[in-house]
Amino acid sequence: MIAGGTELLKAEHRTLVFQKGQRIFQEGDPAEAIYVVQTGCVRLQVHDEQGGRHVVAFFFAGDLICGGLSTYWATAEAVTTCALARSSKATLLQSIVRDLETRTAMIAASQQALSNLAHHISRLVHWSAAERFSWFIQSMAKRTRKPGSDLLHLPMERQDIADFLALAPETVSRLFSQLEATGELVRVEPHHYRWSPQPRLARNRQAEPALPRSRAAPRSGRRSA
Amino acid sequence: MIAGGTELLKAEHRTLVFQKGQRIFQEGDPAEAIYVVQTGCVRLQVHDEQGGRHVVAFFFAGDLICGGLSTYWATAEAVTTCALARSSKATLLQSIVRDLETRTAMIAASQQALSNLAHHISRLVHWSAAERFSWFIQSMAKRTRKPGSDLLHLPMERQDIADFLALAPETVSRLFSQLEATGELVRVEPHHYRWSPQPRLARNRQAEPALPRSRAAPRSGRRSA
DNA sequence: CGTACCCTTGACGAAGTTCAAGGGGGGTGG
DNA sequence: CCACCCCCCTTGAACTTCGTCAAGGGTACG
Repeated sequence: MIAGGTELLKAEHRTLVFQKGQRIFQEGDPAEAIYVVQTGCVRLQVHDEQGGRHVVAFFFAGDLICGGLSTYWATAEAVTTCALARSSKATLLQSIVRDLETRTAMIAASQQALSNLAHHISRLVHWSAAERFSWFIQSMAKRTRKPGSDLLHLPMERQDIADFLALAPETVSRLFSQLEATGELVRVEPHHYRWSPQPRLARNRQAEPALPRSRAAPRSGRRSA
Repeated sequence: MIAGGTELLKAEHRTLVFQKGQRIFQEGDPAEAIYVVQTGCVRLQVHDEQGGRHVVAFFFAGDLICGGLSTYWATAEAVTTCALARSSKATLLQSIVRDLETRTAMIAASQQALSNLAHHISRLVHWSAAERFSWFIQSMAKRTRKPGSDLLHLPMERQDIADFLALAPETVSRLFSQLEATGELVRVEPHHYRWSPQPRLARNRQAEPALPRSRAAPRSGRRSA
């Protein structure tokens, strides 16, 4: 789901181009296709019963986007202009019926996505705004940066990052300024940064060696400033 | 995943009994089985890199528990003494290979679980403590209460509810007291309540009719007390 | 060149967490 | 059978983080 799954689409597919901001598919509609990003960036988001938006994930070149197999449970929109390889649900289902690998891959991918989401919740809940933000930078670097380069491209808007990290856009803005003040982040041009990972003065609160009887966890709590 | 899937286990399985607090399987261990709850209550939880715990879901009689197919991505523990039907992974995989229905059901269940988790995040992020709590009561009632009865059994501890709703246990306690003060909730005995759903003075902030161009969402924000 | 839109920065306030101190219930052992 | 003890739950009070409100600057694009 979140990780690359290009192999799944070796079969028939069409390439489509979406303009920045354009909707690719919408939560609630009948699922008709899966996509693989070729260029650009896509966000996957859900809305709760009160209209609040949460960005579930960002997708880059090579990533497989699957928002459901019967009904889409999320909405996909283009963060930048992007090219997507589209494969119809019928084709996918055929592969699932025919091909053991595809089948296993789909289930494994779902489980992986579940794991990611569950742990993402835990981070949103237990980590401070600053911790979440530097985790975000780090994970984006891991996914999109070429080895050896210290250039980081963050095509999405502050609001998107905010809705992904469960923060207000103003807070995200402040966090950017903060990392720029320490020199960890240098803005080369809008959406393009030079990132020098700080030695992260070690997690001052590390996980218990063996979780004595599970409920351990110093339960939430902000750092003392 | 969260919903009942008893049919999946019509094949060979053993019934196991776990005592309150006992661990059923642990995050990171190789996945070896799936379970269906026969009696009692089970919680599924993850730990983030700092040791913080988040309860992903509660399971009751009839619910299928699947914490991964290669490696468990979450830990399952008995909330109460409970009886579980266990089916080995090998058996499950055979069914997946043989049986088209099982296969489709697994994928559908994963997608359903993904949808639930994603929307759960959105609720945790955008809703106030009181809103989350009454949503919890309501959803527990929907899942466990017999039609026509107003009795509600909440076997889990305050800490479990807190870790499920992303709150401090003290806050959960205060919210219980609050609903008891209004009479919406009456404690019959520990863990057993009589619940009279209030007409919920209508969501004062409803979702936009058609989400003009997606980013809509009055973005988070607490109610004014 | 102008006009949106997005981003930044400041001040303030409120929700919910933390800290702290009792109550209560159930289980175990005497 | 009773008493003690441990753990969970409750309630109060103060504090902290982050969201909200507001105003101004930069950038992209028509």
